Amino acid sequence: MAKNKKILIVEDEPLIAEDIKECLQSINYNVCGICHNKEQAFEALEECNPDFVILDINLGNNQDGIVIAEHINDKYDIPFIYLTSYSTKSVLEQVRGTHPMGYVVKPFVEADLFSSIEIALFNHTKLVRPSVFGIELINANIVDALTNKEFEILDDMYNGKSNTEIAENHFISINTVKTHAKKIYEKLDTHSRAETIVRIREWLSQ
Amino acid sequence: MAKNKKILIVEDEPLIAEDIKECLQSINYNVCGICHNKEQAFEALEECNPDFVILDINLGNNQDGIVIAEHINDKYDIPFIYLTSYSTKSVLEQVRGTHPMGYVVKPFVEADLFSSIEIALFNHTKLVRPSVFGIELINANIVDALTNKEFEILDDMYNGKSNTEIAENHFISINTVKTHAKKIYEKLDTHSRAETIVRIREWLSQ
DNA sequence: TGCAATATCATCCCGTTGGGTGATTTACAG
DNA sequence: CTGTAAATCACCCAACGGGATGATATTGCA
Repeated sequence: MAKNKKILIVEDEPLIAEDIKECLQSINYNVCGICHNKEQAFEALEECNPDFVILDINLGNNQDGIVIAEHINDKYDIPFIYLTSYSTKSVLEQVRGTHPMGYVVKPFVEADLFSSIEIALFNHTKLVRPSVFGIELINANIVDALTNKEFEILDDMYNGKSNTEIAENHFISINTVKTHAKKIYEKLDTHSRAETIVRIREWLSQ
Repeated sequence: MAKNKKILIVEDEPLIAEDIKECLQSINYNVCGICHNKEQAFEALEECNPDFVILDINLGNNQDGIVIAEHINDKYDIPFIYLTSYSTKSVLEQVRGTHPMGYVVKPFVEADLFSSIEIALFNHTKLVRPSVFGIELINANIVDALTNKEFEILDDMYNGKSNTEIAENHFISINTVKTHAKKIYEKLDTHSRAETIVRIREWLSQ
């Protein structure tokens, strides 16, 4: 398994941070930084480009872990878990709102941390499915492949354009658009725009 | 928050199972069944249609929890977490292969269980169907809210159905469908099916 | 060079869709 | 009880979309 993942630790207690670090290194993770407060965390996120973040909720006197989580959600696309002992109802409400990929309660055991990280990383790759729809994706699902022009037309159709609009965008006659559309329906085995859009949606979300 | 989710517990120790059950009920989850072995679990999965499963890995002398997890992956689309004390390296390898949505180590605390379930449910909806679109979501984006009937029609439109098909599905005249469609376009500020589908797609992916 | 695939455009036809207008019944709240 | 909102249906018409057929460049590969 590839464990070259860079992990950032955010934990205000130096001793616990070291403990986590050693634990991670013993299971072959690469700890790219340890932060003790919000400011350090913001800096480290920008500079060492971590693949994963472990957050303590309580940093000093406040729940800055949640602030960091929101910051990660805003600016980055990095999975994170909470590793904390803080667990009152009201804080948990907030925590859930930040959509963490996991939650580990202290005191933790190595296996606990390991499995949580693995699960979080796995789920994240599944979540971050780019779902960019390209001609390759379409052609992977049909026998008679689309031509490039047909795909361009299909792209416009998928984005809700009418035949007239498509004709204007491509500087071609509406008749030509209809000819292409017919071929597209034939190849995708659909019979209307709406049906075609739904078909593509299904392929994208697989 | 809606906690009508039906949760299935698979745990061979009756006392621990009861403990989990009470814990879940105290945080307003609906426990739809308790299973003590693989066979009971297979039956319960089929019969009580749970929304979520909590799995102990060790059932009796073997790791049937993993077998159940594989079965869930094969036949169903239900998120599950492990709640177990078993944590040797070799078992953890297997565990990761079953792609659980979480992993809680015994002894557990209520908050731990709660947050793990919430996170698992959230991630699962994002994983499985990034496009669960409800009337609330639509109405959150428009000024003049859709009625329930209008939403039902919109749902069918979003799924590529023609007016004729919608009329048949709802046992109403095609004229009525058109009337509803007109109101929908007015409210969503669109002028065609394709445009409407795209509009919804935008709202869903935000 | 010549065939095949592709892109282009046209015309006809008809069914569907979108827009306008109006009417009836049911249900619910003031 | 009365008015308003919702659901139901009808008719008309213009525009658009989808299916069929056929024709003419252009391109690229055999």
